[in-house]
Amino acid sequence: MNANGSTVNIRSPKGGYHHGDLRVALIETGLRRLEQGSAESLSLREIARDIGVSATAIYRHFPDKDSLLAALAAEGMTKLAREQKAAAGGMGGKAGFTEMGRAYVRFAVRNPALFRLIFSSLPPAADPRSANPEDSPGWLLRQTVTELAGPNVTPGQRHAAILRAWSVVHGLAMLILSGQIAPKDMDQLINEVISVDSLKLG
Amino acid sequence: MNANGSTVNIRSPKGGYHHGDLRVALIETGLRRLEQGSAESLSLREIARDIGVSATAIYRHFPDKDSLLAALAAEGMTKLAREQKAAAGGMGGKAGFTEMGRAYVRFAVRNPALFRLIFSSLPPAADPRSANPEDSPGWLLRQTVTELAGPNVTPGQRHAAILRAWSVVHGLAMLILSGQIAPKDMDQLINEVISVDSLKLG
DNA sequence: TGTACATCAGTGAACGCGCGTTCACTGATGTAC
DNA sequence: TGTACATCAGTGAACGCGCGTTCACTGATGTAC
Repeated sequence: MNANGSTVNIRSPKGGYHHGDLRVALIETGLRRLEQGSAESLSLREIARDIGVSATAIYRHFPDKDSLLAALAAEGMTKLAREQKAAAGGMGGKAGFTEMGRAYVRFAVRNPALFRLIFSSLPPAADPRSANPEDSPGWLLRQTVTELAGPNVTPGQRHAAILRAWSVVHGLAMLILSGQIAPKDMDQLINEVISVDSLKLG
Repeated sequence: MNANGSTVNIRSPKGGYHHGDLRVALIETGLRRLEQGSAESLSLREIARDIGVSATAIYRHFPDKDSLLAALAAEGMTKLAREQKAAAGGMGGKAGFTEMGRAYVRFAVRNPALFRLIFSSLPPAADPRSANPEDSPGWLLRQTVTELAGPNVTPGQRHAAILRAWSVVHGLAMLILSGQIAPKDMDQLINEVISVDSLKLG
């Protein structure tokens, strides 16, 4: 039983350890902690305490704090990409794109600290782009915009359209997170702002 | 002489203090420090050391660290607003808008830590919106977009256009800062992405 | 099946650290008489 | 012009803090013979 009243079962019934269990628990607990506070205020000792394990046990799984943070960021990316994909669902075209943008902003609003962590620049060793490209938040967006743009478009135009689409979605999310835009009527807001007009080429 | 080799002259020739001098020095030094590291790694003692003053002297001018950070953020906002205004210059319409967006992104790239600080949500006491609205980064943008939109537009459409314009500019800046977009050919990049198409109404 | 041994994920004490903040203080300044 | 005094921006020692990380260790697991 840890501070949350929940139990993370590291030990197997026989008293031994399942390989990898603690690693998983560290990431899960880290993510849970990020729901309540910023990444800057996250501490290794806090996570260990939460799991009910000594702080030094962490070093069996991550060489240092930055590595754990990088793992959390990577996990966040995967989650974000998964939610985008799920939101776009079978839909293609404009509807699919709008749903994807909505999912992006919704993810940011629901997981502000995690979202910020994902997009805080980390040391190059933790470079997210070295991971599976499909799990990158930009990937699905690229695909969708490319599809929307159609074939009669120069690579330069396509590139610009992708950047514009990503920028508007990312900027909206960030402005909401920083309190510059009130998040009321969010779905409506997103509809207006992520209007497909902003995809216009040229 | 401080650690930088430069001298911040707090003491007047007669050995006394000019009222307000230290406050100004604290903010200037804080801003200079933000050119080299993130706001999270900024410490009061470091700033004091830099000026050549005891750390506790700070408490004559700011009740706590958050207040200093809030003052730095406010100063950053003013700077950003000023640069936007200067960039738009006499220009109106589309050209003025593009120049303003360029200035916004350029500011972010040149002052990443300060830019992030400005848009990190601070405690409500430090709410930037309570300051002079002209010094808010959104203000000039609102004006320009409103002008661009013209009179034949509903308030809702105008609002959406403003949010869209701000989002695209802010998102582009943030994506560059987080290393998701390489900042090469930045002016060209900005031109493509901040194309006035993204202002389209409705 | 039983024994010897390497492995390795854990433990807990300890480290040095710089931090924000408090405290009682000092000493120059400006003012009232 | 001289004296007494309130003001207040500084000082420096000290506080408690939680942190990341190191270290030598333990003890259960799985494997080789």
